[in-house]
Amino acid sequence: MSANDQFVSVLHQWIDLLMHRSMRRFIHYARESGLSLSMIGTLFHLNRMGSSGVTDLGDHLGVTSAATSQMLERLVQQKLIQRSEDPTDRRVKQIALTDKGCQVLEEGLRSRQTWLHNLADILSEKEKEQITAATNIMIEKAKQLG
Amino acid sequence: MSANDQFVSVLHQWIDLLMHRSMRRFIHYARESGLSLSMIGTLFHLNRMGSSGVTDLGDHLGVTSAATSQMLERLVQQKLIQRSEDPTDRRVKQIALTDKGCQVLEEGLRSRQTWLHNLADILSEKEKEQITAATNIMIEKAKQLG
DNA sequence: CTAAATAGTTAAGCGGGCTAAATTATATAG
DNA sequence: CTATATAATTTAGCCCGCTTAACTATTTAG
Repeated sequence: MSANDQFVSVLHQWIDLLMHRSMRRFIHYARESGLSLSMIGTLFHLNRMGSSGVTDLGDHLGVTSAATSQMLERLVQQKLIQRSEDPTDRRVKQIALTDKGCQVLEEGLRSRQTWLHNLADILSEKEKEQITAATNIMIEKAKQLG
Repeated sequence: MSANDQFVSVLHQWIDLLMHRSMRRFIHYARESGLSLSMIGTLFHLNRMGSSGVTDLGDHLGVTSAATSQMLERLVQQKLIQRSEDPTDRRVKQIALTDKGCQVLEEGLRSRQTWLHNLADILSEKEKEQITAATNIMIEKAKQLG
């Protein structure tokens, strides 16, 4: 097994483990909140990219503007997002997360945080330093991949 | 910032990055395949846990057996799973992935693999070793957390 | 053997989420 | 100014996924 293959294999295992932990929680969370895949994708996108137009969001999801508009209307009703007119082009509506929308996303991350703290507690100081250093390298390089 | 907080923060960043990469792909993949959240959850569960009964799968998703039964019927029609009678209790149906079902899951993982190889290519041998060692520690300790 | 419990399916009904097509409002090209 | 293009919404219609309730088949308790 080449050094690359070994690297990929180990990372794969780690990501599987993370995904398995995240996926069930994620699916449950979505169901309880009454959020669809599209809604979740939209909230994540807004959190990451900032406010966006309706068509942009639809393209990102791969659905029509009509579908997007309807889905956004439901998110507005749930007070998770807000619409406002783009002053530079009054045809476009700027969609942004409300405070409540941000909170909902943060809650989704909280149990991960708990888990990470539990993990930190059973690692030695030396191990934590080693992992932090290695992870920083990956973050740096991953950003280069765009 | 304590050593723990720094560790958690860096890992958080890394997981965010992974999740962002995975989530969009995942949502697109699901939409293209016509798979719902429940179907995906079921396929993952079967892949990880092996064949299961209808009620088990429903409990896992948090929906009724009726809903599960209908959803499974659609997965059977797509030839992603198969039903068979449990010989020890003929009331229960054993649900298992078909070969096609396994393939579908593997395809979902393939683009991640590609990305990891790209990442490997821009890391030095020393860095790869460092990351592999650190990740192995996390995998080991994470398993202890159950 | 009978009664109750359990596993799964089926049917009816409700609402979600998608599309295509029509509509409204605004911006841009000639 | 007029014609065309673009951004978003509304409407009608379809299918999906969920629930409850009724039903079938099988197992278990007494």
